[in-house]
Amino acid sequence: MNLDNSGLHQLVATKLDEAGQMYTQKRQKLVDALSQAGPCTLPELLEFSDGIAQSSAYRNLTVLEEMGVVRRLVHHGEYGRWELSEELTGHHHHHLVCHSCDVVIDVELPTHIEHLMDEAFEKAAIGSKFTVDRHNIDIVGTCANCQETAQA
Amino acid sequence: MNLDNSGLHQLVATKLDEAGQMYTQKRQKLVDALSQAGPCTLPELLEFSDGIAQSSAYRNLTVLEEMGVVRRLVHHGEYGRWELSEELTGHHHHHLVCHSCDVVIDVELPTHIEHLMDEAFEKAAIGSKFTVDRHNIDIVGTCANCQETAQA
DNA sequence: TTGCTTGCAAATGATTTGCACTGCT
DNA sequence: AGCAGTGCAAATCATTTGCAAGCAA
Repeated sequence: MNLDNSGLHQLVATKLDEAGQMYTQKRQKLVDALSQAGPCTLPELLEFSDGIAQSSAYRNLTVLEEMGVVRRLVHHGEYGRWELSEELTGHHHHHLVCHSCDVVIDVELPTHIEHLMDEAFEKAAIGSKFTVDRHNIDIVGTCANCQETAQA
Repeated sequence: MNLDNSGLHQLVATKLDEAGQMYTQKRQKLVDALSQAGPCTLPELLEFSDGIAQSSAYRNLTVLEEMGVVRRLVHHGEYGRWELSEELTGHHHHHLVCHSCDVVIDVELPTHIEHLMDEAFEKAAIGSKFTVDRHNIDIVGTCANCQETAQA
């Protein structure tokens, strides 16, 4: 179950080091889990990177978020979700969100669509004198798993 | 501070009646507040439609949500937000979200952009065998108020 | 009277925090 | 030694729920 995460870890290590933060084994485990499983809830993270106390996981995720390594997502499920930041991965993406099981899957959109949207969002924001920084898009529906379950 | 909400109330009344639900004065107050103030947190709703107990507000909002009258939004602030459902208002819209004060403002996008996005989302979902129902877009940035405050 | 609505107070549960301890440096 | 990271247990706080009263059909 090992991909090549050395480059990723290198990046994170540098980032944390520059900010005077340690890249401990627990933090590495969290980053590993996120890089392999995509957006995760806390229980999922505890399972994947086993041996971490709940409070330590929350604390480490908070640190990693402040360092720009991870981002916290919030949807309708009971738990928040965490993912590697776009700043870190370099991939701008959006989310498929299943309204049945709350799973979240990453998707990328064609660049020209992103451009069109950015323009449209800028224009839409003018009327409210709102300065746009970024956009989050949730494509809400039913995941493959829940479709099967429903017809069974 | 009164707009013409009679049409709105008529709609809601019918909807609730058909489902065997009462359209009580408290529920009307909540609908009034939402129709005038846009997406509101619970404390905001308690202030606007004063005289409602916290627990009653939550319970009524839950009923109204099940009836398709309101929708619950979830962002990063401490409170959830409630808004009138698109099904009720007939206006598909998205949200400007201020990452400084967490305020949420409605915006509509041009129809042709919505079409382009829908197509793109459908295509993006195919790879994950995901059935798309709808999309939520948050345009994140800084609201007019917070821009002023920042430069002051 | 019967059942839904309401308010108060208590419970719930994800997340946060206090504190004592372990382990780098 | 000194300071950051960790686990456990306790606290926090938005939201939910139990229960006794109020109100409409």
